[in-house]
Amino acid sequence: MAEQSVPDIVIGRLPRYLQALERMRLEGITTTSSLELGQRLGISAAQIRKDLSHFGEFGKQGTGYSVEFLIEQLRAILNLNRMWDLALVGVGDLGSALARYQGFTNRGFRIVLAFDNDPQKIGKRIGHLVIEDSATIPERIRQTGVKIAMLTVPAAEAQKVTDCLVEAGIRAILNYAPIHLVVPPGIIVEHIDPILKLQHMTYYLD
Amino acid sequence: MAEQSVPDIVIGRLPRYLQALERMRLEGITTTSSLELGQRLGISAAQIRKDLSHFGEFGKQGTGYSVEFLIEQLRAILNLNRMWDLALVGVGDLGSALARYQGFTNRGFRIVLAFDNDPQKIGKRIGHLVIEDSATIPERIRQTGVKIAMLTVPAAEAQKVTDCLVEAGIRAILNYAPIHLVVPPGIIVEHIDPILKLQHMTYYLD
DNA sequence: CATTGTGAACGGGTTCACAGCA
DNA sequence: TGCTGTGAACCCGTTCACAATG
Repeated sequence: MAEQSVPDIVIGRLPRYLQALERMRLEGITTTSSLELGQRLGISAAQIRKDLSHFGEFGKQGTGYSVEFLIEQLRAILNLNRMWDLALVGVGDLGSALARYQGFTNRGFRIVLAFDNDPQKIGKRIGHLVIEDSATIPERIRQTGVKIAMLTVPAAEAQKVTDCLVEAGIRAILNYAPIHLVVPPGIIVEHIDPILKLQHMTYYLD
Repeated sequence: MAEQSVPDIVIGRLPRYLQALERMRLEGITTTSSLELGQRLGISAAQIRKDLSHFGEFGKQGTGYSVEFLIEQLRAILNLNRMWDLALVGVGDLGSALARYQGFTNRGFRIVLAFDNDPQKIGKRIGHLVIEDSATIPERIRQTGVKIAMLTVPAAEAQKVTDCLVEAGIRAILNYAPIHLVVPPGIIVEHIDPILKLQHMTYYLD
């Protein structure tokens, strides 16, 4: 099965498969099936088999999948067999929490740059990082070659900072600002806004 | 057009419409069209019109939509014409950041309860809240009648705490733990995991 | 015999295109 | 003329069902 343009929605599920499989490995499970994996994730077995079939044949009929092998395959597909450097832009409460978060490292990511435009914060330490002036974003991003940014600035600044990041060579942005970002084709944006999810849920409550 | 079972995916877009409209209002825009709104959100005009048509006829042909009126309609549909109380479970770095976050109030939410099981933290203040013992979740949730919880505990505890919350009467959970939660039918779970989104993006990078 | 991989059938969400109307 | 609301057409992702196989 060729890899020609796998639907994005399929790609989006692979990290969840990977997460569940790594949990299984932790529990000492060495072999699993599409059924078992699906039950853990609330996804149908057929869906999982179909998704995986876009990339190859990873299972054995009658047996299922080797947890270890499937983890390796998914990590390769998702380009996770390396450490990805992140830039953190905006060190308010949320940015600080992300900077201190311990969970990035063993899932393939580490923050190597932190920016803020508040003179009070510039030069201060946050974890092992030194907060740098947002004005230096262009040169520092270029120097370090970081490709992914996490954006935790106020909504009013988000688009301007985004333009700056893109100009500096950033290729993917995880946007925490409550605003839709406009970017050139080829730049990837994912949006995280907890309040949108809360407002989605309240529709069903009364 | 009747309101019989609107697709969930449609409901999920309404908060985004609302957000963009509130931004427009801030900018002094009083009238808009499905085209303009769509361009701001990266959504097609037809999609917006079709989505809104599930709930009524809110526009005027040739003119478009009154920003103010559409905001009111969306707020009513999403049950946002009231303040929703939230319980925060787990006051680590992320939980603390959420507790301090100023953006909830003017979008219809406020945190009224905070729990942790760390004796060091119980009794401490976080913003205007006092951190309470997780052991008291059942009685406190019942007393206060809070219906929505934000879960920011370690993955290992998440399912157990979830069972406790559901038992106590919580009807919706915003889950920050990197694990799929199993809940009874009728309980709403939304999942936020930034690393899943990062891993989604790295597929397209190299 | 359990479970995969997959073509085919299905279903439902999105887009199209246009009548209707201010 | 400009834009809405909507049935119909289209498209695409999910599910079904089964041949293949260790």
